[in-house]
Parts: sequence; structure tokens; C-alpha cells
Amino acid sequence: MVDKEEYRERIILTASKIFSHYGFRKTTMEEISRALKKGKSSIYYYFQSKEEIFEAVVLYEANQLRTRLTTAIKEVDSPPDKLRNYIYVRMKEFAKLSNYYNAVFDKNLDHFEFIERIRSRYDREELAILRLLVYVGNNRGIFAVEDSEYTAMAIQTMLKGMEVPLFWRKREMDINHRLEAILTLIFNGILKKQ
Amino acid sequence: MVDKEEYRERIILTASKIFSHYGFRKTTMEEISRALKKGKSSIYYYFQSKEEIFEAVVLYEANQLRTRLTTAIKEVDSPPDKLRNYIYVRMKEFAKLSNYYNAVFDKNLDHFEFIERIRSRYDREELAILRLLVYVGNNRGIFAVEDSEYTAMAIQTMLKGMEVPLFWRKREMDINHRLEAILTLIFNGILKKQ
DNA sequence: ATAAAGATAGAACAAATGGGTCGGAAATTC
DNA sequence: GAATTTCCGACCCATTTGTTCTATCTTTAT
Repeated sequence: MVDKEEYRERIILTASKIFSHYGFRKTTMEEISRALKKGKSSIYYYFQSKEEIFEAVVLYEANQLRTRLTTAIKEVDSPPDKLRNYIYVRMKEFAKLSNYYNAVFDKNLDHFEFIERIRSRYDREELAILRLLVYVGNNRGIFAVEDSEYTAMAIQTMLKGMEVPLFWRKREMDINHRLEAILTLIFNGILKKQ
Repeated sequence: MVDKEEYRERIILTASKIFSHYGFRKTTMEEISRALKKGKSSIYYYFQSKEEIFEAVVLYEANQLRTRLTTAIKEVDSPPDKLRNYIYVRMKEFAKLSNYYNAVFDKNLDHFEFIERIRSRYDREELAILRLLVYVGNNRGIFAVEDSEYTAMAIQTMLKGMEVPLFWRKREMDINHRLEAILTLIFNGILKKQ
């Protein structure tokens, strides 16, 4: 019983790798079970369907993302560094997750509503983080913004803009360049001139 | 007539992207044609089969690899730098090609003999390059090896060893670390002590 | 303008693939 | 050794997929 839950996690870990590489559609139960060295039908002892596995995997990835981001922030102290770290890790992680976008937008595929729930929850959390970041930076006299809330929203908007190429599966390109551009833009617009 | 050959190339370019992402099996004709904004059956006007496209794509990639490697060598002058550049680019490129390994080893899939032909040809060319590199370095008094031929073979063996994780699809990991380790090993074992 | 040749796509098809079910065999626990 | 948990091979059937065929555009040549 406890064991069962344990094995479910092993399945999630394995499936996570395959899903992230091939996306929902192109990942087969056969593949997942083969990677686990189990029979295909055995998987159905732990999960009811492919979609249920996918849901668990997405949830898992979301938690992974959260911890990676929070540790990235804790690694440094100054608000600009925190922001820089956060954006950098966020970009890297989202690039890795880009194959999941397929599932979200694959027409003629049941619209996984749970993804949107997770997403909107993440949006809220991210906004809180950014708001705090800006607020603290402001208090320390490093930033100089009128309204932390709206500034945070603006930053988040830019970050979302960086995801668009992932949606459009136009991967490729000068990812670091764009990162620097965005960072300097944000900082120059945000740092107190002296 | 000339046009036809031109469009074949466009197909190769497009298919190349999809194949390199998903491998032979998981790439469908439907996908390729959709990416080209053509009907699925239209592709068969230019190629006889999916495998024929794949063959053309592999050939194309092989040529790409060759030119990337030779330019990487020409970019610098000193033999150690050339060697470093060569190994670095080789590793990056092979990592990108890793999805093609699937096709090579997919049992119950006709063994694409042409891949092995291309591979063995590349092996010969690589050996020649390495041999020359070692030889020149030796002449300039930077390297100090007895037999360029056998040293080149040894180096090539190590490079092939670096491919093993790709075969085993155990991707991941400290790729740069291993690169540095291999480089220092090769250099320290090869450079004339002074 | 019209015939011929060059391209294209839609429909149809046979083969395979893939998600899921089921009965029962192993393995484990009690 | 019975009961329960875990596993799997065989099967089902809906969908996918590579490929063919025919009909229809489009361009070129006459």
C-alpha cells in the first residue's frame, strides 16, 4: 500500500523523462513500461490511464519547477541578483518543458484542464515572488519604483513574452542574447540612477 | 526538372528538423507534409518512400557535420587549439544527431545499411584528420609522439567512447566536465613536457 | 487555344500501432 | 496453503500511417 505509492513515483519519474522528450502524443505506454522493465498491462495496476500518468507527471514537473526557482532565488542575496537568477532559471526550465506545450494546444486532444489550473496557480505564485522581490529591492534603496504590484505584473508580462517562441515551437536561437537584453532592459528601467 | 531537385532539398531541410527531433519512427509523413504545407501524397512525387527521405536526410546531415568540423579546425592555428575545437564541435554535433541512433538500432526495423556506409566513411576521414593534426603538432615540436597513425587511432577510440552514452540514450550530465577531463588527459599525455 | 507535361491533393486501403481489458500466472504476505 | 498483491501475455478495436491511385489543377510548349 505504501509500496504502491512508491512505485507510482518511479513510474512518474520514468514517464517524465519520456514525456518531456517526445510530448504526450508521441509517448506510448509500451515505451514507458519498457523503460520500467515491466509489462505494458502492469502499468495499469498503478494508473488508470495514460492521461492519469500525464497528469501526475505534469504535477511533478510543476513542483520541480517551483523548488528550482526558489532555490535559485535563495542562492544570492541582492535583489538584482535574485531577479537575474530567477529569470535565468525560469527560462532554462521552461525551455526544457517546451514539449508539454504540445499537449496543451494539440487540437483534437481532450483539453487537459488541469494544466491550466496548474498554470494559473503558478502565475499567482510567480507574481507574489516578483512583487516581493521588487518590494525588497525598493526598500533597500536599490530599486525605485512607484508600485511594486504593477511593476511585478509588467515584469511577468515580459517573462511570458519570452515563452511565445516555445508555443510557436520556433525554438532555436540566441537565447542568451535575448536574456541579456531583457535583463539590461529591466535593470536600466528599474535601477535608481545615481 | 531543375526545379524538382530544388524542391527535394526543401523537403530534406524540413524533414531533417523533424527527424532530428523525433527520430525515424516517430516522424510521420503527415508531419513532414504539413510542415511543407503540402498534401501528404504530394511528397511521393519527389520521394519514393519515407525511407528514401530519411536516407537523403542522413546524407545531408553527414555533409553538414563534415563542413562544421572542417571549419572548426580552420578557425584556429595551433594544433592543440585545432584538436580542442575539433573535439568540442564533434561532441556538440553528435549530441544533436543522437536521435538518429534510434533508427540504427531499432530492431524490427530494416537495418539501414547506408548509415553504416556513411559511418565507416566518416571514420576513415576522421582518422586522416587526426593523423594530420598529430603529425603537424609533432613537426612543430608541440607534440611528441612516436607514431602519429596509432596515436590518432587512440584518440579516435576515446572520441568514440564519448558517444556511448548517446547509444545508450543515457543523455544528461556534466558534458562539459567530461570534455575538459578528456582534453586535459589527451593534452597532458601528448604535450611535450618542458 | 489546346495539348502535353508537371504538380498537387483527396479518397481509399492494407498494415501497423497503440490504448486499454481480462483471465490467470507468479510472487508475496499472512 | 490460502489470500492478497503484483505482474504479464494475449486479445480487442479504434486510430494512425505509409503508400497508391485517380482526378484535378497549373504550367509549358506548340
